[in-house]
Amino acid sequence: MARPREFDEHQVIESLMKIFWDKGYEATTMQDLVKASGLLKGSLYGAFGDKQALYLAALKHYDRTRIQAEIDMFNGEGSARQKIARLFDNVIESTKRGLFGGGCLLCNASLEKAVSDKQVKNEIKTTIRRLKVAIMDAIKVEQVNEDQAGSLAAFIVSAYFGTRVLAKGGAPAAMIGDTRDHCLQLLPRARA
Amino acid sequence: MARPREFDEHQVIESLMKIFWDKGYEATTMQDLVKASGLLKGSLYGAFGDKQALYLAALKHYDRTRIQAEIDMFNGEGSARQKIARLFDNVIESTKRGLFGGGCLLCNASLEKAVSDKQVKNEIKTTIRRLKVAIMDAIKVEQVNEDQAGSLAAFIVSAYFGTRVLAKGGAPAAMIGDTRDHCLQLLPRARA
DNA sequence: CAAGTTTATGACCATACGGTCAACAATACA
DNA sequence: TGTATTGTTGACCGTATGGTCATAAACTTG
Repeated sequence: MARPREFDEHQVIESLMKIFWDKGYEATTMQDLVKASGLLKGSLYGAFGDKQALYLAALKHYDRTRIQAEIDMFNGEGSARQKIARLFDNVIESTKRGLFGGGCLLCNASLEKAVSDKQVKNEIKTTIRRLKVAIMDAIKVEQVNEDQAGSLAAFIVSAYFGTRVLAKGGAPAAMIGDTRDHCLQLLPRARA
Repeated sequence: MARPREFDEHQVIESLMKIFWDKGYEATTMQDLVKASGLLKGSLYGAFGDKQALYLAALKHYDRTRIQAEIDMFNGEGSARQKIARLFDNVIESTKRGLFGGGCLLCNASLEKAVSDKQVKNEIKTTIRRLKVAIMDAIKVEQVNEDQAGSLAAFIVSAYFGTRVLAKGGAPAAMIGDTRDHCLQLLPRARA
């Protein structure tokens, strides 16, 4: 190594991610990224590559932070009911606080870039699978049948993504709560 | 009136809509629209207005055709179970056939921040409400409690939108079927 | 046919876009 | 200290973008 980097890579990617999260891929300009990261264009290209590569890095960062946080939550303490309720409550919370319009970068990427970018599509598929598995494992604890747990988890991911769309589309917040409540109805009753 | 239009407005809007549906707002260029519509830029601007106006017109057209088709289906013959199953089966079908990546223009518009133009947002909210009401009415026939029907409809819209995200994100098709099946579980059993 | 009105055409424009590069700076190592 | 290597800088580039406009064409009406 010769001259050392003058920036913190995690911090830079975090800021890039937030821009993409907020504005989407196409609407984000290199100038936006330059401004948000504090780096200059040349450094950005030198360190990460072109715009597509920046987006992919941002998406991976989203996986390793935001999605992982949900997965950790599912792997942690509590009943499956509590965990799933919390998944949806997080949507309600971020919507109330106006964070990224209540949206989710993973969903945004699915609709904007998954079709046109195979690397993005693969990243998305992997992340969805990881999330689904975490939910499934949390359900399995209370639900004997393994197939049932898998399809229930798939269903919950669907409903979760749907609330992200509704939130950003400006639908009434009550629809998210309604969705949460009906998802919980499908779980086995709490025991003990 | 003086010189008559040389194009069919419905046909032109249909072609514009398909481009936006396929590529999204930002990724669609005026040249794309010119090519798809067969009109020249000047005519497009003269007849509809700027790019945002074209998008709004496309979204309204989507509402009046694609969404209306689903609403008509819900207002038509059959049990609520059948109708809701069909809603999801349509997603599976369009995914299999590769139509617009299995996506839905209404969902795409909800997540595209750059189009956070207030008119677009209002159009989205109105359309979501219309769809929800149609589902609710179909459920009410078999479900006495009105509040219950409303929240169930909200939940089904969420799940439906979620499958649109999953489809475009390249998730396994089985997840959509799983989602459909679990939604049906929440409906009262078919009678007679 | 003449005047008036709307539509069609395509050349044109300013700008913003993603991306590059040569020069310079800061370090490691010999 | 000198050389090699990597990081930083900002000017620069070709192009594609959304949008405009003067002119010509197609009609209606008197």
